[in-house]
Amino acid sequence: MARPEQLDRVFAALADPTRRDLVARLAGGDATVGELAAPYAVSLQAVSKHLKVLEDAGLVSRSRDAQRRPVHLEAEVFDLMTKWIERYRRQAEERYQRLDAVLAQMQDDDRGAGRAAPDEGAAS
Amino acid sequence: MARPEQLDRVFAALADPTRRDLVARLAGGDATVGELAAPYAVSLQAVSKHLKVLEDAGLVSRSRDAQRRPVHLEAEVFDLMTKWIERYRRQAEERYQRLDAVLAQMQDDDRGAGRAAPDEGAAS
DNA sequence: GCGGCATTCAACCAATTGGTTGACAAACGC
DNA sequence: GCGTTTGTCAACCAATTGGTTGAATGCCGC
Repeated sequence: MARPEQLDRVFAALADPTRRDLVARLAGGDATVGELAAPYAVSLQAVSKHLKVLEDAGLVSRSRDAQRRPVHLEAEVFDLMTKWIERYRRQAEERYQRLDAVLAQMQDDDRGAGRAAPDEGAAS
Repeated sequence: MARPEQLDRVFAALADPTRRDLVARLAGGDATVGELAAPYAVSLQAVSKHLKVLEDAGLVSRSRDAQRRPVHLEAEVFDLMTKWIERYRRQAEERYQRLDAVLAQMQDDDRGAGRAAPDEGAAS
């Protein structure tokens, strides 16, 4: 169920460089909040907040191990983004190729009269 | 190459559902600001602002045609995101498979002897 | 060159965001 | 139990964001 709400959160979550870095590091393996926070100049609470944003986006999950809360990257959500991106990129590319064909065609029957089709638009 | 700044802007730009919708519609072909704004309940200026955000992210470009400013989708920027996403997804997946292998190995050791392919060599 | 169309700029407002510090909670180690 | 470690919750602050309305700007048609 790819509801736009989650896509909102996923994109928003990755718009922050610190959070992207967290994801990058988590791709190498699970880690605790403390471990994750260590390299940054900000407070532990700030990192905890970032992790909450990532969690709400479904990008990470947290379990419990004694007093630690190991953070785990949930890679499936990436597919949601990739699908969205690829869908429109493909569509744009196909359109581009059709346009190319149209231009070639126009050059072809250059003297055939007719207007230089501004083509009907996307306006529904 | 690695301009995190642009990645910031691209992800942030797509975090808004209105802007994602604009991109989706632009994938079907160029359009003017007025055409783009029509379906939404918000003011034209608001849409113009959204387009500026998309433009700053490098996702669209605007040319000039009389008093219109046709908006064009720049699909290449998608690659930037896709690369980033795929990189870490792959890394996470590889790690996951290694973990699987380790767990299988442990189970194997558990009953004392022999090595068997967990589910046939899926290493990489 | 004047009026109208398409778009942007400017000022403003409410809500959200990323950061802070301080207090609290849960699970050891002893 | 008692203190320590690990992490979250709460209140607050400055900056940013998405929206508004009203005033430019740029270009066409006449």
